[in-house]
Amino acid sequence: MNARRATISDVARAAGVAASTASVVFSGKTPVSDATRERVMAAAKELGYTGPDPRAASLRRGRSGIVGVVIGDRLRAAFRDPVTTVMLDGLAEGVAAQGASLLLLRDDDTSEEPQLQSAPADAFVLVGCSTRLREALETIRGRGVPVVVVEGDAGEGVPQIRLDNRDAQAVIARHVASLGHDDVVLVTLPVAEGRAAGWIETAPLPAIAVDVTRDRLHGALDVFPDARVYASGGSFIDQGYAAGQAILAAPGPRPTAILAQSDMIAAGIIRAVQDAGLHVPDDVSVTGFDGVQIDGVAPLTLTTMVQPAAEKGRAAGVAVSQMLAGDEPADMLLTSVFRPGDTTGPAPRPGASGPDPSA
Amino acid sequence: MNARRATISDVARAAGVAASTASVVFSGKTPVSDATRERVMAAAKELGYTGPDPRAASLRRGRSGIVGVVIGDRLRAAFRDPVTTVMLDGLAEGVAAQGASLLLLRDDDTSEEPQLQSAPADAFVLVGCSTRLREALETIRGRGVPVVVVEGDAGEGVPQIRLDNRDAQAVIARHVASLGHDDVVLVTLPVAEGRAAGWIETAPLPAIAVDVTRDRLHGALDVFPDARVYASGGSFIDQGYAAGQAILAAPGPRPTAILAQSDMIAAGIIRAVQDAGLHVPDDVSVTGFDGVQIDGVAPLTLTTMVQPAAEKGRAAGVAVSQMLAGDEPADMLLTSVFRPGDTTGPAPRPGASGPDPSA
DNA sequence: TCAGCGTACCGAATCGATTCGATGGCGAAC
DNA sequence: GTTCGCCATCGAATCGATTCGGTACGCTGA
Repeated sequence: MNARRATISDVARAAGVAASTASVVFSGKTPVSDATRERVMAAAKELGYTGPDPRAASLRRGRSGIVGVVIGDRLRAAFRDPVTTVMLDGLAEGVAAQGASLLLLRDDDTSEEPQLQSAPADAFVLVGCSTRLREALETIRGRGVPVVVVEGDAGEGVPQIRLDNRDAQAVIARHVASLGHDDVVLVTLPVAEGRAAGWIETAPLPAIAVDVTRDRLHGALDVFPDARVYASGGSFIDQGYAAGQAILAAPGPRPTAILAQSDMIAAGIIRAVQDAGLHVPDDVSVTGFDGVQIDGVAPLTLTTMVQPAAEKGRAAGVAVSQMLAGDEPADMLLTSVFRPGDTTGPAPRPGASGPDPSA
Repeated sequence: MNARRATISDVARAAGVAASTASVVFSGKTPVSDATRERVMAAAKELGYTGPDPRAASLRRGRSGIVGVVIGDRLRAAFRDPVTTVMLDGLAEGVAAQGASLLLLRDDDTSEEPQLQSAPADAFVLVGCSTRLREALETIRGRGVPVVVVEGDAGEGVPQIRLDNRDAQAVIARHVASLGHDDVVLVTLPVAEGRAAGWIETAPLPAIAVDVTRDRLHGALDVFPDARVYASGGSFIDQGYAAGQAILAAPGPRPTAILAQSDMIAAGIIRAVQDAGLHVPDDVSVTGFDGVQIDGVAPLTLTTMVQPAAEKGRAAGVAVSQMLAGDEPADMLLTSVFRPGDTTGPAPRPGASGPDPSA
């Protein structure tokens, strides 16, 4: 009814106490007698006051209880990526433990990113660290707000939550090598923002802006230095399918194994292989990375590296808490574990097209 | 270096102007001479001042530029649902148009939802309207903050963004009926929070707490009043698979068509049908709802109703803008369109197991 | 009886910016 | 030359809550 909403001073006046007393009734930071508490509560109810204005409280306290998370320019892309969503879920859980919630920010370059400037966040989490995100990072550091970076190198002073991408990719590559494969193709995540898919040179290896892509590629090249490399356009099944088609259509001998940098890509590749009338793993072995639930592969089980995606988010949440508490959290390196599946098998004998009968 | 960060007063003092003048230099709300602007900017740079503190600004303005979106208790569940993610993306786009961003809130009942109380949001968007969300709604309305509800009935005064669920489901049901089917099973979305899957009675129809489920069910029953109804436990492929298995294992004649309330469920059902050695659509026709990209169905194309999920989010964003501008936006009803696929076909003749040769 | 002490409450300062009416100066018009 | 009006700038009030040093009061112990 009233044009203006009641403030805590109104409540205090109605209850016959000082505003400071009414404040502690709500915050509970100082003991208050039961009688006073009740009077204040009654007055609040009477006036329709439901609690302190978060805006005023956050100004005074210097904390808003908000953690900004900067993801790609398009939320949908982040949402479509199962690893990101699981990570976000873990992050939400991590920051919720300290009573904070997540503010979704897109690093939209068109709008001059005023969001990053004007978002009342206590800290920020950057996911990935593309060139675009580096600008975001500058903006945030300029504000003097804590930042944590997940899966990306942000320079000194910014705690990182990283995965053992290189080692993990080497682990699965060695598994493939141990099965006798030596003619393999690597399919990477995008090498740069919005770059089209296609074969890339390995000698010399071009600069790769995306950390994850680079590290996993290096891990695979550690084992298969001569492998051909195809960069996919994104971590989606259809992109993997396209990559698979391109690889099978390429001149020269067909690879006996294809190592993808994500499960989604692997799923697409498997389908492309099957659609070409070939069998996985008898004709071609395929590996993934991430260990997420993918619907397109069944009844096969993808051989992959399972990364602790939720743990990644939770760790970021913890790091944020620590920074807000004034500590400087150490970098964190999470490890992936090998999960054998039935999409890898012994390398076929040259000329043979079925499973190796001697195996 | 300095313990305390510079404020706009510091900048103003350094530039030799009043704080109010420095303020307008940053906000641009009042013309300022170029000379003054430059002096202020120089002083700001000198002091490392990167712009007004969002907390203070939002207190004074009464706006924080934040729209809270309340989704399920578990972000992951919302993220796994393709319709929700697309809707969120549309919503993000809608609110970004007015310079706001999204604050993710879980309606966690365990923590007494202090987030809803203390989140500095200008408005809220509720997604779905389960019993749990009704409490959230009460909390928010108590704060006197605008609310918009997507896909749920929230009572008078709360603008709704709805889908023509009943009509749309009737449309696709009529399509199935026109193909000669009369023994159909309906598979619904969950009928209540955390309710286990299973057959439900239709005479009398039990109270269904979830609006979407109820409305779509009514639409199907409008066409097939005698259909059996199986409530799934969630809109996921594995839940659909389980539902499919349960339906095929049920005593009595096998239905010739199964109408699912979501594409995910439909995809699971299709796989269950195929795993049982049957063919879609020759033995069993299957329909979905939502029109999202599902990976598990290829090479088939699902017959479904395509709902404008992104548009739903965008409409919610627009409604929020209007409410913030003081208007009371009208409810909005979005319509789905029928998309024929090849998962529906003529009803098989009793006893025949292949496609109807006379068709 | 009075010093000593703990509890509950009060007042005032403060967080950092924005807004708006007031003011001063300067050019144009009569 | 004086007045009018406009534009840039200033000052003070304000947004709503929190915090902290201080005070009053009641109780215990010598």
